[in-house]
Order: sequence, then C-alpha cells, then structure tokens
Amino acid sequence: MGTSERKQREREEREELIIGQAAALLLREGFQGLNLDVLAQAIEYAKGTIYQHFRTKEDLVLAVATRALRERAQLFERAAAFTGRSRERMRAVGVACCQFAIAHPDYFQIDLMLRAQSFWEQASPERRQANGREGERCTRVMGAIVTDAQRMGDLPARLTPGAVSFSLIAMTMGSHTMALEPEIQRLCSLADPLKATRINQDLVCDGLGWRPLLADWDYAATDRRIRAEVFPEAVWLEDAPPIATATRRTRGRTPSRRKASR
Amino acid sequence: MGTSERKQREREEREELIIGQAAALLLREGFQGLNLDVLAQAIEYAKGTIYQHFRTKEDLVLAVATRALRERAQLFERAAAFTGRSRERMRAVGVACCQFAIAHPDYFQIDLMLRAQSFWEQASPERRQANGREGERCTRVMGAIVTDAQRMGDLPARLTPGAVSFSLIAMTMGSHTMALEPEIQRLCSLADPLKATRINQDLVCDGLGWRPLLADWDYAATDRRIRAEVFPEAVWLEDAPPIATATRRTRGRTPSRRKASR
DNA sequence: CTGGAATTTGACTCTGAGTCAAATATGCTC
DNA sequence: GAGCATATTTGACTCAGAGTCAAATTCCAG
Repeated sequence: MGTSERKQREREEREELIIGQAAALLLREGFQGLNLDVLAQAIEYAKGTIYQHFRTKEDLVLAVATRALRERAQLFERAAAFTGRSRERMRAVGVACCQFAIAHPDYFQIDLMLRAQSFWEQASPERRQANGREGERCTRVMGAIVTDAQRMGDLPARLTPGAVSFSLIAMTMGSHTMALEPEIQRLCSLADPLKATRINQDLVCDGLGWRPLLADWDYAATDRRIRAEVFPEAVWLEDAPPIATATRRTRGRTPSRRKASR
Repeated sequence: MGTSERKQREREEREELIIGQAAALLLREGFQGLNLDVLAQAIEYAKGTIYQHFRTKEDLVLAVATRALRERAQLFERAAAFTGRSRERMRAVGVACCQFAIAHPDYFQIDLMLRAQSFWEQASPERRQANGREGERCTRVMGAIVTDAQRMGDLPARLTPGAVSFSLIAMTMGSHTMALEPEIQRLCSLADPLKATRINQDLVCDGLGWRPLLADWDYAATDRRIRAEVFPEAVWLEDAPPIATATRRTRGRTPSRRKASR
C-alpha cells in the first residue's frame, strides 16, 4: 500500500515549497530580516510546521544554499564532459560558473552567510553533510580536470592539483563576492562583473602556465562551442547589448525595521 | 579652559574601550552571539552608554571593522614607499596584506559580516563614510602602483588600472576568505593558507605579464628586503618552523544558546 | 553651595526565534 | 462507518536580547 509513500512525497513537496519561499524572502530581506512568522503566513502553514522540517532558521537557510549548490554541481559536471584541451574543459567550468551566477544572481549573498561564524553549529548534521557533499562534487570536477591537465603536460606540476583548484576557487569566489560590493565596482570602474570574473580566471590559468595560453588559442571559438554543446538551452545575458550590467545590486533592501517606538 | 577638551578625550578613550572589548567578544561569539548586555558588563558601563556612541549593534561592529581596516591601510601605505621595480612594490603590498592577516587573524571573519545584506543600512552614515575612506586608501595605493607599472612598461596596458586592482583584490580577499573554510583546506590539502595567498598573488601578476616575471627575478631577495626595510619590527611567523599553520580556525565557537527550555 | 545642563543608568518595551500542549487529521479494525 | 490509536498540525506562549527613555547622578558656572 502506497500510503506512506505518498506521505513522504507530500512531505518533500512541502519542504520544497518552504525552501522556495524562504529563498525568495531571504533575498528580499536578508538573514536577519527573514521572519519565520511571515514565512509561515506565505506558505499557509503554521510556524510549528516549519520546525518539523528545519531545526533552526540557520538550518533552513543552509537548505536554501544547498539547493542552489546542487544546481551548481550539476552545471559543473555537465561542463566537465566537454571535450577538448584540458584548459578548454576548465574554461567550460568557468562558463558553468557564470551561467550559475546568471541563474542565481543572489546566491553569493547567501553563500556569504554560510561563512559567518556560528552558522554551521546551528544547523543539523544531516544538512551540513548534504551541503558538504554538493561542495565536494564541485571540487572533484575541478580536481579531475587539473590532474588530467598535468598528466597531459598542459599544466606544469609546479603546484599540487589541490593548490591549483584552490587558486581558481579563491579567484572565482573572490571575484563574485567583490563584485557584490558597489563601492569596489565604483573604485575599479567595473562595467560587467561577470566578464571581470572570466578575465580573472584567465589570468590565473595564464599565470599557472596552463597551455594553450590565452594568446595562443582562439578561446572565443571555444566559448561558442561550450555554449552550443554544453549549455544549448541557456539564455546568454553576456551577449546582450553592451548596456546590460547583469547582477548589479544595491547594498541592501531591508525596510528599516528600527524605530518601532511610540 | 580645557575641560571640554578633556571630556572629548575621555569620550574617545571610552569609545576605544568599547570597540576593543567588542572586537574580543565578536571573535569569540560571532555577530549573533555578541550580546550588548554582556559587553556593557565587560566595559563596566550601562548599556545605554554604548548607545551614546553607536546607533546599533551593526554600527558598533562596523566601527570594529573600520579600526582594523585603518591599520591595513597604514600597512599598505608603508609598503607603497618601498623602492624597486613596480612589481616589487606591489609585492610589498602583498606582504603588508599577510602581515595584516597575521596581526588580525580574525579580521576576515568580520569583513564577511560587512558584506551581508542589510548590514550597512543599520549603520550610521558617518561610520559608513569612515569605512569607505579607509577602504579607498587601500585601493588608492594599489591603483598608484599599477598606474606606475603601466607607465614604465612593466605591465601591459591590456587591462585598465581599475581592472588590475580588482583582480588582485578579488584574489587576495578570495584566498583569505576561502582559507577560513576548514572544508576547503581539507579538500585542497592546504598546509599554509597565507603562503597559498602569496602564491595566488604571484599567479595573477604573472598572468597579467607584470615584469619581471616570477621566473626572471629573485623575489626571495625582494621579500628579505621588504621585511628588513618596510616591516623591521614584525615577527615573521612565516619563518617559523614548518609545523606552524597560522590562522587555523575551527568553524565556530558560540556555546549552543539553543535549548534553553525547562 | 546651588540651580541647571549634560551624562549615565538600568528597568522597561517589543520583536521574533523556538516550544509544546491541545486540536485535528489520518489510518486501522471490526 | 463508529471507535480507537497514532501522527500531524497548530498557534498561543516563553524567553532572549536589541534598543529606549525617564529618573538618578554627575558636572560645572556663578
């Protein structure tokens, strides 16, 4: 009898509903501003029901982040299947990264929350693990490409595969994070943060001596192939008219919430 | 009569006291865990007095961050005075960066808080500006070196000075931030996060074609000069025996705080 | 000393995360 | 489909902690 199966499915659907609504509110209001009473209202369940799924608010937010991270991992894995020189394959991952940033322009805002001290210990071990797993998927993809590259002689083995991955991760996350900062955008007169991220990835690869170097290969052609072969369904914001500045954000949106007196 | 002068001085001293204690608590407990009642106790003033100095908790934390950022800017400016090839001077800034990270191993944890949505609008405009000023000092130092480098022909003008600065900032902040993540440290088998940061900065400079390239110059000698000339007073953790892994941190420390029932 | 301004204080308000006993729904048996 | 047991849902409640403000205290000029 499929009764309990159906219940399980319904439970999962509701969890999805909660996570989805939470994601929306989170982006609008920030972590502090995310109010579980409001969330309960929005999903038309009582607050207690939310706590049937998530141990704490942090646990919920971690679930939101993990859902996005899973998509990221999926994009990475698709990118890794691209055929070509090792650096082209890593480039496909870079494109996946940007594709993800376009689909989830606000993910990095949430990702930052996860790095805040004391976040993780408020989350349940299961969700911590789940998040770790998705993160590992991303790292594994990169690690495999780096190892291949070194084996084929495209990439000097001066650094360990781990160190190479770290460089690329640090640069990519750093670029995304810094791009959120309107102040930095102004100071460095960045027009398109996503393009800057791509450039930065190229710099690292060139710095690593990862052949073929930027100057020695038609990477524009590679990009076209990546788009066509790996992400045929994608809408390419990057190709939009030059005015487009995707992902521009102001500092925050929370309505003041202070000054409730009188 | 110097009465009001003295008062002003006392006020500033107290503000320093508050910021100092807040910094200590902040590192131990995180933002959420920082309790203003506890802070008031620690500084032996009433809570209301804290609010004479800071508009909100965020305002206070911003002040903590700004104090550290000021030191960072000072180190940057000292580094910029180093004489040598343009890339050596930028390297001195890189060393300043690490020196700062050694002196404030937890700054980047706080820096992350500043990036959280809704933080800034809770802070007073004065402190926002103060923070912006210190940040700008850092950026200005870098920008000047980059411009010099391009003028002297050491650095190809393929990218604008702003873009070059952005690359270096993104890489540096990304490295510091990612290094906080024990999970990433494990996945990439990083031994010394600070060394990884230095390496990453080199990669970017090499990738930019900033001469002399890493392979063409004795940068170990440069480092020795930087240490001797720019930071003679510093204790060089990097030279400590190989076991030292400076800046290692566990995920968080807040005592559980939940489960207050019964 | 004294009156009045400036500062400090901590009891109080209010918001919102998390709890839990009561209410309701579900499923099973006869 | 009535009766019972179990599982789920609910929302009023608790409690912590940020921010307030009227009273108490300190400071200073005359």
